Amino acid sequence: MELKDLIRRGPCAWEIPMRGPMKVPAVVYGNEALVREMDDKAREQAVNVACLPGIVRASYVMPDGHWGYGFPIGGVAAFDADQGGVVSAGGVGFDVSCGVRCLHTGLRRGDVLGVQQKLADALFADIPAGLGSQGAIRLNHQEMHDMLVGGAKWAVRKGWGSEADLDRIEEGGQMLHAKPGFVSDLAKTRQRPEMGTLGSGNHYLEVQEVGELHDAAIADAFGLHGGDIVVMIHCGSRGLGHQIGTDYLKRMVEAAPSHGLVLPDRELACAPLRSELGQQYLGAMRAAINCALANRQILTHLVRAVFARVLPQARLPLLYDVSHNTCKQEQHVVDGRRRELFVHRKGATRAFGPGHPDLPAALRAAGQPVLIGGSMGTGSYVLAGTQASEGLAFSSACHGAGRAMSRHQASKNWQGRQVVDELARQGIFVRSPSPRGVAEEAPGAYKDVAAVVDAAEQAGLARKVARLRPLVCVKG
DNA sequence: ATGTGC
Repeated sequence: MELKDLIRRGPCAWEIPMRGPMKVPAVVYGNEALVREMDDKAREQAVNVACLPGIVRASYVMPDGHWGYGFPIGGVAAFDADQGGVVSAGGVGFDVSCGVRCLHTGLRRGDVLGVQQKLADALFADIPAGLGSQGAIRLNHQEMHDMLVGGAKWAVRKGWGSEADLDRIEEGGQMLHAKPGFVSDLAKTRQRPEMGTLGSGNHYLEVQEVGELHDAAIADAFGLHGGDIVVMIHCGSRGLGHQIGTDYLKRMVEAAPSHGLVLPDRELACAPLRSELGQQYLGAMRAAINCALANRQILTHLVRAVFARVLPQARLPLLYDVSHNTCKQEQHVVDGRRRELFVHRKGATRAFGPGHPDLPAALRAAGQPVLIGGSMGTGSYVLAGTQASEGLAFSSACHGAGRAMSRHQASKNWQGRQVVDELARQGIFVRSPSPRGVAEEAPGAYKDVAAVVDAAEQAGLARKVARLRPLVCVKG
């Protein structure tokens, strides 16, 4: 986007002022280079979001923002039900509750370097990955219902993980007010064989080494030290979330006239929070959040089983699990008044600051771990939420590097095999069922994650804690 | 993201 069309509000904050039908301004976070590189479509989409009824304060774009379906990826928007606010299926995204989980291992770099290939092969053998991948678990009707209501709590009850895990998951591992009755039979049928699977696209499971520490005190509070080995899992609600997105998008488009909504873009389909359809979507979306939490919990169990065989001295407690595609009811202070808002984060990570009551006691003083999944070769980051983020973006930060080019372009620029070989030379062992998928996810197809998190920190959205370097990657 | 789609 053109910088001259934006008003600079800080070193990493840019405002698109209110114009025409906009109800609030749009605010884009990023340094000059990142904002200049952002697609004009992302700008147009942030402006469209700013036109929706009941939007509060501003439509935000995170530093890794880019063009998405309806809302930009990296978009944050909060709505007030009392002011005609809406909920949007495109504002959550198709991969409902896609998110990142980080596990400690108790291992050090030296424990893993000799067995990297063995570990890569074992993880690849036991973690179902790729498009249409199926797991060993088949849920019957009652189990599907219980999973959609219980989330990771249900998974732990079934033996996949421990009670201690739940404290380190958003919502204690269970999203309340989920309504499986508003999830279509097709969505449930699609999900039946997909529990405990990674999926495809940018989803992955990595064994990583803690590299540079940016804030040693917070890193210590998070239990991270240079040379520690961690496992990062990035995936979501698979076919179920996708089908819910598809189902409700269609229904929201059809119902828009009856709700008196004139949509600037069909992809922005939404429904008033105070409507039957809006409430049904919220119930279904919360069920999809539980599906994603249960899925990451089962994957955690599979990972622990692999480590028990390959590196039996490892112990894998959960550091944190956070989603970056959700709409959540939260209280935020706006103009000095505490208000109940519905915050859409699409490709944006919740980032509660120090002292927030929803954080686990052991992490509360340090702030929420904000887990940033980078691309395969470039590494990932752990950030911490700040107090300032609430006023800047309803306690949100970036979620990853963000694509720099389309999948199509990337698949023309690279071959999967080449990418795997090049990364192996750098000591990063990739296993994937899809060479084409690897090409589409080539490190060069992404923006520089370091620049993204630097901008997030400079904007005040979160604080850098540690950089993580990949050693093993199972790619969907 | 996704049994890549009307």
